[in-house]
Amino acid sequence: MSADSMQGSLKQRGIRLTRQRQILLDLIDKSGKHLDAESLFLMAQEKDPKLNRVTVYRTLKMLKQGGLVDELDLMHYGGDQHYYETRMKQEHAHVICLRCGKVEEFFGDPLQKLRRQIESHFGFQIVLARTEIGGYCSHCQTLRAREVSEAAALTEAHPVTKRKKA
Amino acid sequence: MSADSMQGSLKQRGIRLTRQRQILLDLIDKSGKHLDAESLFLMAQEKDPKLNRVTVYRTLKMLKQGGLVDELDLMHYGGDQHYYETRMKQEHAHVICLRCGKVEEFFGDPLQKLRRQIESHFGFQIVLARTEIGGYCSHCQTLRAREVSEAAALTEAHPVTKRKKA
DNA sequence: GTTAGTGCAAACCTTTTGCAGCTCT
DNA sequence: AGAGCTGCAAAAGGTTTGCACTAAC
Repeated sequence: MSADSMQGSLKQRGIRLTRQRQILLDLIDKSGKHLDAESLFLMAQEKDPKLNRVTVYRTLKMLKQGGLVDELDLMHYGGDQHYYETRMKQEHAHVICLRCGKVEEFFGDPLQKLRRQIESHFGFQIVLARTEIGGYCSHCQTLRAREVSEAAALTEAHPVTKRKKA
Repeated sequence: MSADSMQGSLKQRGIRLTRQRQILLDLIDKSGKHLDAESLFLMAQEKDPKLNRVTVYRTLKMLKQGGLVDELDLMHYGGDQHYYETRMKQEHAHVICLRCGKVEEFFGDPLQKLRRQIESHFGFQIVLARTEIGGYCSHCQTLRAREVSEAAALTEAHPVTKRKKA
């Protein structure tokens, strides 16, 4: 969904297109996916230093409620914040490497089958679906094996930074 | 996984079975699934009023890292806390009603297929997988339709409680 | 001119951390 | 005895709220 079609969608619902929202919509649209609120805020602040963090949260909430963006957790890689991506037509799973943080997207019939089965099995009306898979990407598997054996060799494992951002 | 086999698993790793942990393991095991830290804490406090919230968090973290429990978000129904369930042999999706909060579990081949496809497609080594689906259960679908039309009739929609616990 | 939206500060919820003292083995 | 665990207090991370002011329509 483009920034333009987002704007249209909002206008129809009588939601005002403020300068701040235009900046945010623009960034969400053109930046790659999987932004968290803080990153979006930092990027937005470069365009408008007065733009407040709270406005970012309020805008994301509005877009989420309006179904224009999806909210992800990405297995809480790097903290408990949420990530956002503009809603796509096609449902997809997020596959995240727990070592390097790379996120892959997987489209494919198992997801559609799952959806249909759940709808018919429970008579359930699906609004949101989220599949997140954590593990090690092909590149990190070998590196990780080495790390683990090194860690075992030491008396004490070296602690891993968990919440802090770079 | 029973509280007994959990205890065995911990003992093997040289982890001490303190009174507090026995209480928590017991509660996690026998109570239904999908407990959050605060509920577990409240239940534990009835058995030992001195038991601290922090101990609950530390225990859950340890069990999660040891692969004895799985952590869920349940689409952030009722807040941003996490929910825990004892790990099952069979992968399953969680289907949560956004109106009444009921959680159903879905087992079925699409999940296994998805897993296999992702492993082979990306050469990915899966450690954790989570599928959460939000929507309306068969019972709530009709009730919800009524609520929505009522809300539309009013000048202002009645706010929905979000974070607070009862 | 209305009404919705913004910024600011302060609150909030959930979770983690530092440290002194206690307890399991 | 000694490592590991607990409780307490305090902090942190992420997000929301109240309110006076501003800006979009």
